[in-house]
Amino acid sequence: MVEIRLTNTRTRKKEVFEPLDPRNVRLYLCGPTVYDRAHLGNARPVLVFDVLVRLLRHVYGADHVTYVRNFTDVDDKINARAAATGRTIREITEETVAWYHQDMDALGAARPDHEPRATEYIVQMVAMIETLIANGNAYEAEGHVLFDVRSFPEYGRLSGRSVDDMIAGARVEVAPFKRDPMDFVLWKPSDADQPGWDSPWGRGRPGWHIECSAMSAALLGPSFDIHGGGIDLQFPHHENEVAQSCCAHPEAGFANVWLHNEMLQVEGKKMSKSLGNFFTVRDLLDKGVPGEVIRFVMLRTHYRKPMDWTEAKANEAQTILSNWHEMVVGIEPATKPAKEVVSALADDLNTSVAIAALHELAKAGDAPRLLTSARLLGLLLPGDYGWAAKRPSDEEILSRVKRLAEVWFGLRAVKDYQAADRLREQLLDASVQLSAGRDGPARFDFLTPTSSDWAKEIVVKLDAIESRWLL
RNA sequence: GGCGGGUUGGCGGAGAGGUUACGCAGCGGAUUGCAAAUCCGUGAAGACCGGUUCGAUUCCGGUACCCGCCUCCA
Repeated sequence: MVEIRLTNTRTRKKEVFEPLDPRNVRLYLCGPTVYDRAHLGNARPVLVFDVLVRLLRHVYGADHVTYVRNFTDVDDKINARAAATGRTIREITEETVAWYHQDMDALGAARPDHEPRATEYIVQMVAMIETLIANGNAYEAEGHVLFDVRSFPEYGRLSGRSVDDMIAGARVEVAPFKRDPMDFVLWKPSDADQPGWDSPWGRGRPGWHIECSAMSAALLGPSFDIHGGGIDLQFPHHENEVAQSCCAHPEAGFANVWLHNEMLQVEGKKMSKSLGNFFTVRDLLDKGVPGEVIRFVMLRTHYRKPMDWTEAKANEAQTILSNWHEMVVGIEPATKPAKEVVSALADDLNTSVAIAALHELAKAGDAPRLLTSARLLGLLLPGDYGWAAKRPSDEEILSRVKRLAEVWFGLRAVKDYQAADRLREQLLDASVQLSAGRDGPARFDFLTPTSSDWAKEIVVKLDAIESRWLL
């Protein structure tokens, strides 16, 4: 059995991972609030967990892992979006969920076993809140139900803060009905225009954190193995989840291991709309950056370090992946991944070292093991070859280029190198790279797409070239 | 103000108290009409200041700069 070690935020240590039940390893990842396209930062935890799940399935067996990732489909940002666009909440959340699936699929992220939606677990949330009130951890005030942080001595432990220090920071919302400024909302009243559900405290809706506590308990039980998300969720979201879950199930331990990924930057800066470097996964895909390339760039940096997205990295990733794809085309995968790759991943998901090991396999020419090992990282998946084949699917373009390549070959055959070189350069400008086989016919490849209008641009240039070279 | 992350060769990015990370790019060579591709080889580092040590890029302290959280943004 491979020994997996993970850095546990809860204990601040790298620990040997020991599942509560090796026949059913259980994980929960905080999913998106569905009001807009997933941005690039949203993709990082998804990819980290995707690799983690692949590793766990490799070690414990495909059927012995349960992976849950939620959709938050009740939230004031969604309400605001609905009000601003005149659409219904349902339309917005349905559309966004579909987008999310498309975009994460494109990154090669396998779907979780369960993707619960908050609105389907309102009953469980209300029940949990009732328990918290009964246990003396929550109180009702002016139609709200609040969690009493002073009732839970462990509050602040996960994020390494004390309630008193945070209050000193004085950036908490001041609400007169709170017993303590740090108390947070479990349930809040809804007016007629807001989505709401009946509850013992009147018509209202849940606070942000309770959904994850309710859904993880419902699907994974009150104790489970791994809970994760971006480091920005550590406080308050995860801290509050711990408080809710541990107080509602005092006999259970909630999440055993907490995994947090560091944040994403873009060209060295925080991704933000004001800096103009904000983009979604879909923006990149539409620009012609393959999902596999996005994944590769992400996995080249260890998850616990800040990751900088740059165009240079994306280009380098394209080069590497194309080479690997060329190497494994038509190859039968090996039965087992290389142990260097497995042990790198088992060491706190060191995807960077795992990728270095893939390079070694490539250098050694071991294509079958390269393929199998890469798939453990979700790379070189069966559907991924298309972009790297460097060929537009358009038959017309292919046959036109082929004809020009033959012209080029003919010029070389009669040793008219000047003309041949001119044609080669013109085709290069049209993204076509000619290369001479030893004595066979000319071969050609297309340069990696750089824009969504790639194919159109090629056609325009081909028109011009043909008018010069074909009679 | 409190808490946390980062700073490595041209670029990206790891591990390890003393031995080549790895990749991309570059350079040299082979091959080639020239390119492209491929193959072989190769130089290059550890923000700054102290400390511990026989020895630190790796441990400790401090400084500088960058970034994040504390504002229901992963």
